[in-house]
Amino acid sequence: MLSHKTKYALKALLYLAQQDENHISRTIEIAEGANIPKKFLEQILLDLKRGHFVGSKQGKYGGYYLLKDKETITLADIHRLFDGAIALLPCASLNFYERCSDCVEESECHLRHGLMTIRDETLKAMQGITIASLVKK
Amino acid sequence: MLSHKTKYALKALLYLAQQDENHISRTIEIAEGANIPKKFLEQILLDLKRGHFVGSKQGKYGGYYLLKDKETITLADIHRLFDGAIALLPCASLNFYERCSDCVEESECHLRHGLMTIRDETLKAMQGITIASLVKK
DNA sequence: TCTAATTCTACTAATTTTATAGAATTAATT
DNA sequence: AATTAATTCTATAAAATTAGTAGAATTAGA
Repeated sequence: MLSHKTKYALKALLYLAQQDENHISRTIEIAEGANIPKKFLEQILLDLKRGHFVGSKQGKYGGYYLLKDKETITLADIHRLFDGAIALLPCASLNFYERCSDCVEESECHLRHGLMTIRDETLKAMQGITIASLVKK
Repeated sequence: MLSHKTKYALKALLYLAQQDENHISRTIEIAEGANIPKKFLEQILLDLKRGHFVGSKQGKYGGYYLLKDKETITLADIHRLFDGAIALLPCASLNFYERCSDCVEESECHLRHGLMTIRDETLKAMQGITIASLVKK
């Protein structure tokens, strides 16, 4: 399941993607438009900025805007930024690999193989969903 | 991601599936064989029993055994029993549907549609992984 | 200099997860 | 009937994560 943070991030990106080119959106505007707690959204937008998905302009008349092309921002990207691994266990993850503490011999783990299959399928599906594709629906 | 509970449940089922037909496994035997904390495993086995995946025999020489055919127990089933919805948000779930509290008009939610696509793909993949298919690997 | 925005650091409250403890119950064997 | 060894049940606790808040610092346009 997605955390609220990831859901809010997606809703914020969706909001930004629907604005006119060159429009700068204030946090309060996004918060009200997408129904997200304002202070929580501040943190989320900062994280999106650090991830180079949005840009910001400081000071009066400042705010946020999409930095990356909305066709290239995928659900997988945002999931990884906020909720981490796509895989169902760290040992089956590409980007967040970690060994299971209860694992005796990883190469012989029956579970891991199955979970890597799931990861490949889920990843493919999640990479197919972009901010642009969501807006179009 | 799977919780430890779900991971342990899968490992326990895998252990049971690899025993001889008619063999009854004690909790301690499964715990040591699959490297799972014994007291935690007790609860998990009870949940699996309530879900009709395993059967139990009480008293001396009692223990647990697979009740359902290992070909019919899927990753999706076990995920739902312990971690709940397969979908990434409750509003996109088949079995755990719930409306988002921050949602204004669900039928117009851009995000929901995309997440239902992901759910269908992931579910299909997870239903393809059975305890039997994992053992074979 | 005033105003209104982002940015940063720290904190808190609630929830969920991961267990553990110990008594009650069950049933096979002696 | 007593003993033994297992499941079952209820309650609790500790740790981690999530969700959200507070408030000061910084930035920049008017």
